[in-house]
Amino acid sequence: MEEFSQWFHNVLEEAEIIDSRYPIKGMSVWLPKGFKIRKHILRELERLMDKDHDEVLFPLLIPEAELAKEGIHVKGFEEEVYWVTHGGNKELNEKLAIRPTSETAIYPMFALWIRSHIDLPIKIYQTVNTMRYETKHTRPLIRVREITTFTESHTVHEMYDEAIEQVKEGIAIYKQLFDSLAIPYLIHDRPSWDKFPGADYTFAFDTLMKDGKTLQIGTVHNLGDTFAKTFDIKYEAADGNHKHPYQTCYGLSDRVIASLIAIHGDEKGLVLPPSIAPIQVTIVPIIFKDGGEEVLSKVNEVKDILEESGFRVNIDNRSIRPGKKYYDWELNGIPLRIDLGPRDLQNNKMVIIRRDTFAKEECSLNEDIVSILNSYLSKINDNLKEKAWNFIKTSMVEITDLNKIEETVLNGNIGLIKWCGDDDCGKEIEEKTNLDILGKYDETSGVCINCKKEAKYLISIAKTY
RNA sequence: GGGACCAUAGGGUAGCUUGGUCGAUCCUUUGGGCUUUGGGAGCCUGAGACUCCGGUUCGAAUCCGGGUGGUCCCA
Repeated sequence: MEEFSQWFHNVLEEAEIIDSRYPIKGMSVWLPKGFKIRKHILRELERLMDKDHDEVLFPLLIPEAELAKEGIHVKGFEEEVYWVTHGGNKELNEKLAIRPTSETAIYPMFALWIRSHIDLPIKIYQTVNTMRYETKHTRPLIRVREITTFTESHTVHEMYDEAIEQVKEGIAIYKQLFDSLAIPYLIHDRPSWDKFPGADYTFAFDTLMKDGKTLQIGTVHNLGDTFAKTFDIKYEAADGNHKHPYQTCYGLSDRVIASLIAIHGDEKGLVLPPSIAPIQVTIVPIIFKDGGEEVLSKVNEVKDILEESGFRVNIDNRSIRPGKKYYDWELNGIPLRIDLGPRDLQNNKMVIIRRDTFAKEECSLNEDIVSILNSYLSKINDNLKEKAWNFIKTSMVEITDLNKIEETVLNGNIGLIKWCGDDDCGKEIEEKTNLDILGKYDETSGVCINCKKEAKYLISIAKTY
């Protein structure tokens, strides 16, 4: 495979996911094909979220005074905020921030909504765009100035324990989503210097790109009562006392789509997991001058049968040669292709081609094609999952010598090292190796790789996006 | 945050060093027509570009400055 970033850029363009030529740095246009993929992913996420959350929609703009309330939080974002300063030619009395994230938009409203412990818990989410003035190099879908698809959840609880549990629930939901997309992930307890600004602690999902850099694809934060205090969110407890509740928030972005494309794609283009493929099966009728009618009617028959069983099916009857169609559908990552021509019709069969392996098999038209195709789709899903997980698992290498970390990681691996848990020691490791600590992966014993004191955690270290 | 490089049809490129021969090359793309269709079809005939602003010059795709956008490396 050519260099990863070039491949990624090409596939986004050729498969018509987004058009990144929009003339503002870090902003792109979602094209119909990409948007359909986005829609199917969102649908799956919404299905999971709706079980225990309510969807809402907050405004895009945040008054300066609200944004500035939480000191640590604002510090984390101040360099990246876009400001609206004018209405027409008139300068505004108060600058308005375009949300870099929505805590400071939502929490003042929580303060109005919450009066009693009976109002709790609150669990809401919204899917919105957010803007961040990135100063580093932007990359389509990975580092952007407009995050177009930010699904953020915010919860409020009476007890701290409930917030702890909610963080676990958030993680569980994201696991289900990533599993259905066959995206492998490592869950890290982020080091204190890399947690969400204002949070007690942050868990992050990291996946691995083909160039050996990790990509953060989801985060779950326990906010404690920090924001409740700042925004004066209080409830009257059963005992009549007024208390600050505890909060969590968690979010996913365009990066989920980026990782989906990057992880499964190959030199022919996209490879989409069946669960979110806008089209799951495409049928290519092979038509000669004569006999086209019969082939088409058979193809339509097959399509109807499949559609009745819930498949997303397409017939490609464009008047171009079949070879061109094959390349097109492979580029678009459609999981299954069916070829059906006069020769097949004679033998009462069709040909099924898998996108993930290119395996070609014949299938009699007398058989139960619904269950046959269903089993193909689940095989494809299993295969994608297995390949992707293998890739990330085999990249994880335990390292015991500080001097060898950089070399090992730059070879495309995620390093696992033992760490004492001391912040200064951790930052020292990052400085010495020129890499990023992703966070705690597990507990361990032995000695810290850097300070040689007692080790508490097995942590991951990698080159990150 | 520091540095390097780049910008020519929708995409990829040649031309730039040494300004004029550019009415700008080739591949791909694309409109129309005919013949075709089991892995990117062929022929005919059309379409499509010098990133923007300023400067030097008789003359700028080519030289200089700046803006915008992009790529990469280092912190």
